Amino acid sequence: MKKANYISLPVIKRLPRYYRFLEGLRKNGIEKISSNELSRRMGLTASQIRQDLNCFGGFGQQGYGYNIEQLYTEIGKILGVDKNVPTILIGAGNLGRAIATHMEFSERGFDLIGVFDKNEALAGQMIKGLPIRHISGLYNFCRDNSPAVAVLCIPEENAKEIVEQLVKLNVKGIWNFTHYNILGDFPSLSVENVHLSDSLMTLSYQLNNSK
Amino acid sequence: MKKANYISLPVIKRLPRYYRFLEGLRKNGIEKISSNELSRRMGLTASQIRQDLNCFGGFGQQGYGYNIEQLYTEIGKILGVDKNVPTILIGAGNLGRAIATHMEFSERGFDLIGVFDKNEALAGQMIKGLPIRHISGLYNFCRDNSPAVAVLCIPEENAKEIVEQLVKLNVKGIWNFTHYNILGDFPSLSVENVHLSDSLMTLSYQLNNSK
DNA sequence: ATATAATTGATAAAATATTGACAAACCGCC
DNA sequence: GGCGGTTTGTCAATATTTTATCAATTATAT
Repeated sequence: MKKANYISLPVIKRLPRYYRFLEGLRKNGIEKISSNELSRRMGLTASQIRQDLNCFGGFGQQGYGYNIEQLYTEIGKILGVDKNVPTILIGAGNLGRAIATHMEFSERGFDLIGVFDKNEALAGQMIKGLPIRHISGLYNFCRDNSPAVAVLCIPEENAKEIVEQLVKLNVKGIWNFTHYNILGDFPSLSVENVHLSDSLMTLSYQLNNSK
Repeated sequence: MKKANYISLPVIKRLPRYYRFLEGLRKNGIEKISSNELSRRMGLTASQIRQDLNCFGGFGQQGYGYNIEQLYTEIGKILGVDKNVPTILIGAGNLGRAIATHMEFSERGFDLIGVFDKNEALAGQMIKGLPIRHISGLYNFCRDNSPAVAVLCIPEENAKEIVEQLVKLNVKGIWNFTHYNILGDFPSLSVENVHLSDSLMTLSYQLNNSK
């Protein structure tokens, strides 16, 4: 049933969207759906959906379609949202605080256990039930709590140093909101970039070039 | 020199990254760069860079490379960051406030002129020098100020109604932080989605599937 | 002034991603 | 229990994107 082969990046990037869609259908109490109906709702082709899902195994049934509850659970497992990966936030400025309070980390497989900032004045302030710690305590905290993921919401100029430190401290994944370019220097590190200003400039281009 | 043809989405999505990189080189006082050197720094192939840039015209010179100042300016024009598109923010919760204060709208071609929220209690509070207005004032504000873009930082359940209202009010672009799926219902509308939880789940997948 | 090295822009080739088509399997009705 | 209609999983075809190659052009050193 499973085909633990290489999965292409475009497919991986679509999985979370399937997951969210199924989440919605599930909440509405819908039991099954065909690739055709799903394609109509999501604005994709049915062929693509079937091809994507088949990378991971045959979740559907001919003449019936896909069972939503089952498919939702399966994709969740594939994405690892059932995990509880210990996670720290670095940078408690406007953006960092918003990410901490806004994101449902636990529903996506993460467990936010620490918040750090280099600004002494913030130390002690609470975010989502966690105290902001001064960045100087990062080493000891990581030694004691072994976070596997760090969310980076700091200015670009501090990013290089922090990333090197985090890698040494055995952090395996970075959710990177900075502009700093984490290249292939760290082969064992997973990086997911969120470049908000790139997204904004893309919108700008689209605006200026729509018919 | 210009080739005002169709530009593929992958190319468009890379433009902002080129722009940011050139911004950095420029600040460091570097005058010229070859596609080869740039490729090394950005982690792309030189061939791709040359091909991408050539979609818009021959900015380089054989034996020399690209003049950074000129290329920076040209890509800026292509992206439209020299514009000042009047923009409103809808939703002044954690995320909305962070986006308003954190993003350099004016450096990316936008001008934030209004902030709205449905929470009466927030009304009057200031963000980035702008008062939070109650959403009921949206119609009049748009009539008087004609914003062309809206940043959407509201719960998914309110999104459909707001989008329809915005389109009627002649808004042409949406920077969408909600999970609401703006499909092809509005052909004249440009939409750029920022799905943070998709990004987070992608990281989760990568973590669970790295060698 | 000329030769050499560097580098682009363009074209061709290769790799990757998406879509179409259809046999096989299954549902559900009669 | 069989039959018509539905829908998947898979394979082949098409479309798109990326990479490699190279002639033409220019910079730079001597």
